[in-house]
Amino acid sequence: MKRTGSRSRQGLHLVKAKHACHNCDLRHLLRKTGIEEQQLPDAVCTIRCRGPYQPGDRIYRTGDPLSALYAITSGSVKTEYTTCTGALQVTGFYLRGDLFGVEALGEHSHTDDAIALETAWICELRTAELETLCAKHPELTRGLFQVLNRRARNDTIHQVNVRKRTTEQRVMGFLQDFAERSRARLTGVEDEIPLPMTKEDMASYLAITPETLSRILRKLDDAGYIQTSVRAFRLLRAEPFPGVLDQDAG
Amino acid sequence: MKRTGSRSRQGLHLVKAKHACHNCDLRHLLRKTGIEEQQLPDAVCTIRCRGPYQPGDRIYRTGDPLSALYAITSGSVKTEYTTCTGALQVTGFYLRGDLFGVEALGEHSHTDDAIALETAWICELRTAELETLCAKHPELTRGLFQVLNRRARNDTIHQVNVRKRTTEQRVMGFLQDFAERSRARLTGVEDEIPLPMTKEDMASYLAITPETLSRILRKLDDAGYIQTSVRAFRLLRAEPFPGVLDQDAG
DNA sequence: CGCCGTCTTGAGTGCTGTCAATAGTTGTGG
DNA sequence: CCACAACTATTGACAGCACTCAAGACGGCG
Repeated sequence: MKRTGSRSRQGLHLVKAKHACHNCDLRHLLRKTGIEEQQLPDAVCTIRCRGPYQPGDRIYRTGDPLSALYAITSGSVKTEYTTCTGALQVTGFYLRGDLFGVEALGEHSHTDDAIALETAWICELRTAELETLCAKHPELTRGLFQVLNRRARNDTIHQVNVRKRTTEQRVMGFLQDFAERSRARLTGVEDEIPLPMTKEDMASYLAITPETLSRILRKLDDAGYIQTSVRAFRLLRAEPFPGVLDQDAG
Repeated sequence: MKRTGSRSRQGLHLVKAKHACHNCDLRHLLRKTGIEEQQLPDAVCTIRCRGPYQPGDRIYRTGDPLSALYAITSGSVKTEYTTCTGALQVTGFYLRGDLFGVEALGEHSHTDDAIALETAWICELRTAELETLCAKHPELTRGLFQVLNRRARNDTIHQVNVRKRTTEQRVMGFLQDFAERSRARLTGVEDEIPLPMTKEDMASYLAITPETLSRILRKLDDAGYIQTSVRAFRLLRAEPFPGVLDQDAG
């Protein structure tokens, strides 16, 4: 049994220092939707920044009324889906600048949990105001469609990967993708990429057991594709792991 | 090698008899987005009906510029995603009244193929006009968000199922879902539910091989859960197939 | 220093993919 | 109406891979 959220303080810290937050996160948020900041001068007033969320704290829970979209100022977050039988499935990892919570757009309540992995600061864009903004700025609507569809497409590709790729390739692909996303946020040229999630979370996301993940990481390490550390890794090769099995019809 | 699309005539038949089409499909289209018909009187002029598409005909292809959303007047459609290596993955089956083509919303071109399974008539809602409509009617925007997210959620659940459920449960679940969707469209109380797709398509969608699907269908039949026919089946039980393996933490 | 959670490693089993052959179905043409 | 061909579906034998169960190593924290 996990004691996640034991030191929970979520939502209690409404930060007043808006400027830094806006300058940082509004850009991120809007970059995600493909529009320029100056196109939405009135969007600033809809942003609120919350934190700090401690590891294990929930930003929102399944069933919570949908009140906002979220963007990460600092830290990292995972989203979890709970099946009807109570089993958990990690559905995504989010880093600084990432948008999450969009899974509930169009619905009245959230359908998954968002849990901080590292100490995190989160920006909110309230949905009530979002709707008004969308009506005013069609580009925002289009941008949100894009975010939703990109995510759905990742799911689809993810799903395809389960079948058409070996597990080694899936793990390698995940690490490459994660490295790319991390690098875009890292300051220096550090090639050591931290992994904020546990191996268990990572395994859940990849739809394998922690044991298998451990074995495969070792295999990839032995093969010289990566270098594993405690809670980090180095990417030594950019090409996919060999052993392709999907060379059928086109 | 399949000769699909050999008798292709897609897009050549622009139907002028709009009334029947509108009365039928606009309702469906809007029901999907959760808004009432009379709220969008001007939507009528944006609808065009095309057909007939023969089995194997493509309604759109990967890379085609996004020009419309589609709703099915009659017949059935599958969508296929092509991986970078050329392998195919069926990503969805659509019946009368279903909306498809939303995968490209927010993008400039389609990312999958839509292929008719049975002779089909398709209604188009052109995206150029859709944007204007969305700005005018926030409910439409919300409705489309809902459609997108429901789909994404299905993908997520689908993905969860790959890991947390036995293959028997996945197949049974698919049949139950398909039966429900079909029944909503059937006129009588026929319990024989037609399957418009091949077993190969179905297997691809379920991320298994046709051989495994065949074995599992037989198993479900033997167990008295379903009754398989050539291109149809009967659902004998509504409960999930036993053998759950996800009774962990909650 | 000792506890506990995370991670790793090992042995054995079961399920699904692969390969291959057969049976059934559909559509075409004589 | 029948016969043939092409496609689709089924069934069997075998092997590989990931899951399960179980034990041990590592690391953080009190």
